Amino acid sequence: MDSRVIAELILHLGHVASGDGHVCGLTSGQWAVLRYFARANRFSRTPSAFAAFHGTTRGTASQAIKSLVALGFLKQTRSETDGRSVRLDLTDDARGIVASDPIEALVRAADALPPGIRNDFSKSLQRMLGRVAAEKGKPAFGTCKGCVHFQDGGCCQEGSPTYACGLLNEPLVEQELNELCINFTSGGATPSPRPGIGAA
Amino acid sequence: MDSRVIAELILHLGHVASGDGHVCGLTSGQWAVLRYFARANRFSRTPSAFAAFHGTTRGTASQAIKSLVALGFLKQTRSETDGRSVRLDLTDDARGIVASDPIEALVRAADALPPGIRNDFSKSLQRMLGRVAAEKGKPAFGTCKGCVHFQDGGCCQEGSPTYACGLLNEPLVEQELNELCINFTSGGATPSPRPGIGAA
DNA sequence: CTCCAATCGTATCGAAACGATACTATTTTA
DNA sequence: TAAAATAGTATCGTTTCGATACGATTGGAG
Repeated sequence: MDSRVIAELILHLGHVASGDGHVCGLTSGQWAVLRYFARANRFSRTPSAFAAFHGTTRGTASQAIKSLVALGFLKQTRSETDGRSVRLDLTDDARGIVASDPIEALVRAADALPPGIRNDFSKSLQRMLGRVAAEKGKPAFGTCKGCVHFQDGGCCQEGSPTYACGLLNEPLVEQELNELCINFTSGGATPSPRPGIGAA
Repeated sequence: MDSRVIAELILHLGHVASGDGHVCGLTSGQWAVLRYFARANRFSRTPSAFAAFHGTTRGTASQAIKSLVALGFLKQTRSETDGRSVRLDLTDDARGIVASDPIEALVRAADALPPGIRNDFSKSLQRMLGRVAAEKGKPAFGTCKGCVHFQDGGCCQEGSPTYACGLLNEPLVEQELNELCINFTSGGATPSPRPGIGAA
């Protein structure tokens, strides 16, 4: 009974927060694209990955991206390893308008929560997303934290920690550990390198 | 920084949960209408109230409602006190399909949260909604609980408690205290008549 | 090496949703 | 009593989005 109220709150909150977009002349869908490419890592900044993330078709994703490229908010570069693939990056113009994202009202609201509460709140949201995504058969799209492919090379030998993705055999810099990845697969142990401590 | 992740989680969670609708042949927008009329009290089950709640125009609301009336999920009756107004009620058919609402995945996810967590979680969501709604200039749409117009007539004199809305001068039955109202105005004291026992 | 299936991105088309506008009917106010 | 305000609706045009089809590239099977 109360769970239904929670579910409706989440839906309604998302709806009023995103509004009809139209800030800076961008639609709500275009803001979603921009937000995704701002948070996704370099392996996931492709039209297909966004389509999978957002639960839409590649065609729809492609034309939304095209409009943002035309507006000068995304820059498209062909992949060097795969001739079919392209990678999208935010332009400086795009980084300049993210402060106008209609989502900012939601960000402020989240920021107004008591710090102690906020942590639990975030964890609950993530748990719900994992559950819903699994039920709907969508990829989870997490960060390296908790991903089975994440490899922490130890932090002490050479002075600076070395991270890598075991799936793609690619080294990772620290900043990338917090970016969204389409290849995220849950079930890894905690990302901290302490041996012998398994996940619950 | 973390607040932004929370905001994006809420938006994304709402998006994947509602999906593109199309369960039972209803679109995501039609489900939103049905959900609203299932939760709104008798003063608020009008096209205009839904438009205000959902942040859309009366025209858009009207045609979404019309489609649901045609499908037999809403019944329209003219108001007896105001010849311009109509009231919408869910039909038995509608109550039969609410279990197919795409939001149910979200409900189950909320239900899977630890009970202690869930309460705080719900409160945080409500607090955020109040803040965002105020910032965007939208009505808050709460229940009698915490509404300045709510009048608790005391519960002991005649054996059964008597409630009323001070704005409309209308008596209320207990079930209505949990329904959404367009006239909700925050700022009232806690509704519980029990002296000495405050809500946590 | 060659062919074929799979995948990536995109163009195009049609349906549907939605906002803007205008209109009627009713109520309220001056 | 007349004018303004409000509730609901019809209509039109824009926009968005999914479905489909297509060319280009990759990878694997033979």
